[in-house]
Formats: sequence, structure tokens, C-alpha cells
Amino acid sequence: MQRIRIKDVAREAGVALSTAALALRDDTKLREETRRLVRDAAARLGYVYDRSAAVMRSGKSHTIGLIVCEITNPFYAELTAGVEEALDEAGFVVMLANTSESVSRQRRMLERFREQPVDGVLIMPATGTPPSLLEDLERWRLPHATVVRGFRRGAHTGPDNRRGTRLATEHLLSLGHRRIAFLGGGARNSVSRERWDGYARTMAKAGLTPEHLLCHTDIGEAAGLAQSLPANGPTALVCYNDSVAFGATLGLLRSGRIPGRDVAVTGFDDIREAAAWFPALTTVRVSPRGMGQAAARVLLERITQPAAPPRREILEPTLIVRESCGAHLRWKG
Amino acid sequence: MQRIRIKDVAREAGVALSTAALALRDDTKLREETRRLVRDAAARLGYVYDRSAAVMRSGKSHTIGLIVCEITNPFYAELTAGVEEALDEAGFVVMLANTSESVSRQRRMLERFREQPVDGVLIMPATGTPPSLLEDLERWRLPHATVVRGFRRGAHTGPDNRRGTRLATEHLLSLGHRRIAFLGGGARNSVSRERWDGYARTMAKAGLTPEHLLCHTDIGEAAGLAQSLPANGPTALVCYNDSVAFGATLGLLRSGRIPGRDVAVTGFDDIREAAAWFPALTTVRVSPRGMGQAAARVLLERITQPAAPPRREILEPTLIVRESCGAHLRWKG
DNA sequence: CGGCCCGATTGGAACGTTCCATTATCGGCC
DNA sequence: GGCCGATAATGGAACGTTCCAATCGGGCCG
Repeated sequence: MQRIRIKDVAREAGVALSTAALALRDDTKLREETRRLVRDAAARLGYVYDRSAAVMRSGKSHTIGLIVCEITNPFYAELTAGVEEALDEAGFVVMLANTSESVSRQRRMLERFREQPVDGVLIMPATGTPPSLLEDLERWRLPHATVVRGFRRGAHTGPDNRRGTRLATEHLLSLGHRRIAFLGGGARNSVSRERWDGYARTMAKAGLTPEHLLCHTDIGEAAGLAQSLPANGPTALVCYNDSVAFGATLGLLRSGRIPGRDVAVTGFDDIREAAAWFPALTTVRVSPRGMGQAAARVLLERITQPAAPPRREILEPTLIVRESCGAHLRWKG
Repeated sequence: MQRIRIKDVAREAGVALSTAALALRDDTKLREETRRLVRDAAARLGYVYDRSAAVMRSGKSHTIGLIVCEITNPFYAELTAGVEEALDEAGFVVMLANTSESVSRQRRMLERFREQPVDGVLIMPATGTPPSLLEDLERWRLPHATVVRGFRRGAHTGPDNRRGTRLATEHLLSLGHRRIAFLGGGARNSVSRERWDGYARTMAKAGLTPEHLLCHTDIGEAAGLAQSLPANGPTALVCYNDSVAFGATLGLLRSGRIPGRDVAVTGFDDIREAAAWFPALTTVRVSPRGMGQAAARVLLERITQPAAPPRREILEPTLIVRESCGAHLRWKG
């Protein structure tokens, strides 16, 4: 009992090989009756479509390569889920590569995807990725798009990071804070730069000096920094993202301070855990899942219309006011 | 300027097609000199290996399908990272499918993977998956293995869940707790059953009655349950996993109780955030990343030796005592 | 009645590798 | 000098689809 091919189905149904192939694709060039005939024969024999042959002949694999900079980061995990969801709907499958922020691993995986039958790649560039990567992809004629982190050129989907931290900073200013520090974002990538920038500009416009408390996107590290914050230090923290904000609140708790009451904290991303947090996290919502879906659509557009100019989709973030900024305490007195 | 094939490289190097093919695979049947000749020619022309043809001819894709029940769950995200890491090392690529605990979506993806050129599938079965799935996979002759959640038969890698909750429960008993409840694990899958079982048996052996506070694996839901816990309720909570434990501590904080001091809490999994938590989470470590790597190896073994009996690898969990169980307070007085 | 067009079906090449059997070359040995 | 084995290289079929051009009937029109 060996594998059944279209040839066998054709013989069983009493039609030519190409007719059977057409029927199995449900091509309307064939009479409905013929199609049913073939379908039945296929079902009887237990025929299973062999994509590898189709891929080789047609050159389309209906597969895309997804390069994730750090899948254990809840934000990127959620984004990945969105990408996968949208691509599945379009009949595409995701090949996953987690680079763990390693530029060399990213390079290796991209070279593999070039050989692999992949119709395009969606990239969240590892921190420190040289912009020349984009040129390579273009030279390779590999359809591509970036998400969250991006370059000046090329198809891209991401949040308006400057606007996001501006909203958070303005909110804290409106609550009366003056010593507001920026926590996290020590990485050299576009997101770090833009988020810092939105905060710094807003501070400058208010006539205040920005202050950068550098740390990586790591709960433990952020917690340590917040814990050792002096009592006469900043009264509010604009955090690089939710994970850093979580760390900040934990650090404050450790040092006996209640986040929201003693020091205001804001996040960025609004990952799932943010609403359930203690205190519930005031944050800038960008909807990672929605962004993943949008990015998938942008890439699919590149694949189906390679000649069209690459689309750049900047999503507007919104400020979600909860408890960690202390706004709710103003009403309670 | 069209795509370069082996044929072109062969002509450039002045050798036969099959010689060039052999050389590009660095086959030792060829003189080193010939291999170099071909390699140089390939480099000169910018030859790119076309895997789709190789896959079709050889029947091996060096690709596996990974079915994740919920990738936004940090535990599974970490596990996915481990799988990807180990497979990459073996020269395999991961096709990702996130089922979001939907049995029908899982079915659909598996059927797709059957057509897709995939050498095997690694599955974290969605809650409610019928055991007949295993029979289907066997009938399809698709090499497979389960991780974390599994069935009675078949290749499997997972933690000793019973032992895990037993360790946690025994620890709480040794700290003097008597009213210990089990929180979470409302899902109908093997993990839920086993973790509950390990707790319940240990309680019974100590002559105490087990108590089940049911909720899904959701921080918000767990927080709500813990928050509304009466003052004369359980003094300790054995949680289904770390996420539920996080929820529990947040809920306790909300109701003005300090987890660890007022109510002891233990988790399960030891995900990354557990150590940084406030209070640092006492939990059962299973090392999701290591488990992912182990599972990948088990599946690869199935693929390379289909005739061998499927391996079942049960990993021993260890109790990591931190602060949330209150053990550290015993010394401080 | 013959030619034409249209829808339905067919035949066969092509995709770019891998795999297997075969040939060529050469040195050593009886 | 012919035979053998080993090493190095070659030739060509095969994998299972898709794609394109060709064929086949039958109805319609002039």
C-alpha cells in the first residue's frame, strides 16, 4: 500500500491525469459532474495532496518566514499569534525563527529562508541589525516587511511610538508631576529611540529636563533600578514598555512604596497582563495582535503586488488610564 | 538575469550536472579539488540552493510542524523557543500553528501539515482533544510526539505533574499549613488532572480534605477569586501554574493581604517572571525551554527511527523556595 | 453542408533536485 | 599484457504536481 497520486485518482475515475488535477483544484473549466466523479474517486482511494510537488512546479509555497526577535517576550508572542491568525486566514503557513536578538542568527535564518520555498519574510529586526539587510533582501528579490521595529524604507507596520510616550508624559504632567524619568529602552533600535524621543520632546516643551534611567527589557533589572530609586528621586516613571513597568512596580513594592500612590508608573503596549496587574497598569495601547494582523496583510500585499510601492502603516496608540499613574486617587482624595 | 541552477554552475565549472550537485553537497566521493572548483563557480554565479526541488525528490523536508495550544501563554512561548532552538541545531525549521485551544483549528492545521512537506509534528494538544487523534496520526504515518499534555501512548515529553504538586503541598504542610486549597486547573486535560491529583493525594495522606477553587488559566480570573477569598478561608494556595499564582498574589494584594505573610502561594512552571515577582514566587521548576529541547529530540528520534518504540521522557520537577510561600519569614521571626 | 467557435478534456513538457547505475581512468598484481 | 578493484566522474530517470498547447465534439451560422 503505497502513496496515492493524482495519476491513480485519474485512473480510478476514468479520466486523464490533467483532468483529475483540474478537478481536485475544483476548476470551473470542468463540468460539475466530472469534478464530483474525481472527488469521489479521490475520497475512495484516500488521496492526499502533495504540496511539495506543487511548490516546486508553481514556485509558490504559500508559506512565509517569520523572524521574531524574542518570542518569550509576551508582546512579541501576542504579535506572533496575530500574524499567524491573519496568514492562516489567507491560506498561508508560518515558518518560525526566533533570533533571541542575535543578528548572526537572524542572518542565518534569512539565508535559509531564501533557499526554503518561502513566498516572503516578515521581520522584527534584532537589535543592532544593519540597514544593509534591507538591500540584501531587495537584491535577493525576497518580498519582505518589517513590524514594530523598522527601517527608513520598505514595507512596515508599527505603532506611532513618539505619540505614545508623548501621551503618557502629557498625562503625568497634567497630574502635576514635574520630576518624570524615562525607564528602560537601553537597546539601539528604532523603537527605543522613538519612545525616548516622544518623552524627551514633551518634557522639553514643558520646560523640564528629561532623565534617562537605562536598563534592558527585563523585569528583574527594571525592578532593581526602581527599588534603589532615592526618596527624593523622580515622582513618576514613563516606562519603555509594560514589562519594564511591571518590573518598576515590583521594585517599588520591594522598597516599601506603593506604585500609583508614591510613584506614578506608565507602561507601553498594553499586553494582556496589564489590566490585571496590581496596581492596574496605566499604559499606551498598541494592540500587538492587531498589529500582527495588519503586518501580515502588508506583507501579503507585497507578495501579490511586488511592483506596487511598499506600504507603511503607522497605528495610532491610545492612552489607557488605570491605577498605576495614580489618577484614580485624585477623586478619592 | 534569471535564477541560477545547478546546471548553470556545472557548465561554468566545466563538469557534469550530477558532479556539480555532488560537489555542492560537499560529498567526499569527489576530489577536494573538484569540489572547490564547483564551489567557486557557484559563488561566482550567485547560485542559491532550491530546497523545494530537493524536498520533492528526496521526500525529506527537514521541517516539522509545531502545534501550540496557546502561544501567548509565557510557558508555552518559552517552550516553543526551546523547540525551535534544538530543531535549528539539527538543521530543521519549524512550521508554527497556534490553535488557541481550538480542537477544530488543531484538526485543520494537522490536515494541512499532512499535505505540507513536513517530516513530523510536535503537538501540545488543545484541551478537549480526543485520543483518536493519535490513531489518525498513526494511520497517516506522520511521525509525531506530544509535549506537556499527552496521551497514554505515543512519544511524549512532559513533567511529572503529580510529583510537582506533591512537592509544593508537602512544603506547605511542613510550614504548618492545614487549610490548603488548589487554585486553577479547570481545563479537561491531562496536566490539569495530574496536578490536582498530586495535590489531592498528598492532602488525603495527611488526613486533610482537598479543596478545589476552579478557574481558567487567566491572571484576571485568578485574581478575582483570590481577592474574594474569605478571611477564614484557606491559609495557603497551591496554584495550577505560575500565571494563576501571579493572579492569586495580585488578588490578595487588592484585598489588602500580603501574599507570603497572610496567605502562602505556590506556582508551577517557574517561568521567567517568577523570580522577579513580588513576592518572589515559590514554585515548581520544570524548565519549559529544556522541555522544548527534549521534546524536539524525541520527535527527531521518531523521524530518523520510525521502527523504534516511541520514547516517553518524564522530567523531574524541583521545588524552588522563594518568598511567596512565607518560608523566609520563619527566620526573620 | 462546411467551417467556426466554444466548452470540456487531454497529452506532455517542465520545474530543479536526488538517486542509481554506468563509465572512465589509473595503479597494482598475477 | 590483461585483469581487477578502487576512485572519480557522468548520464539519465524519477519525484508529483502545474501549465500550456492541442484535441475533441457538438451546436450554430452563413
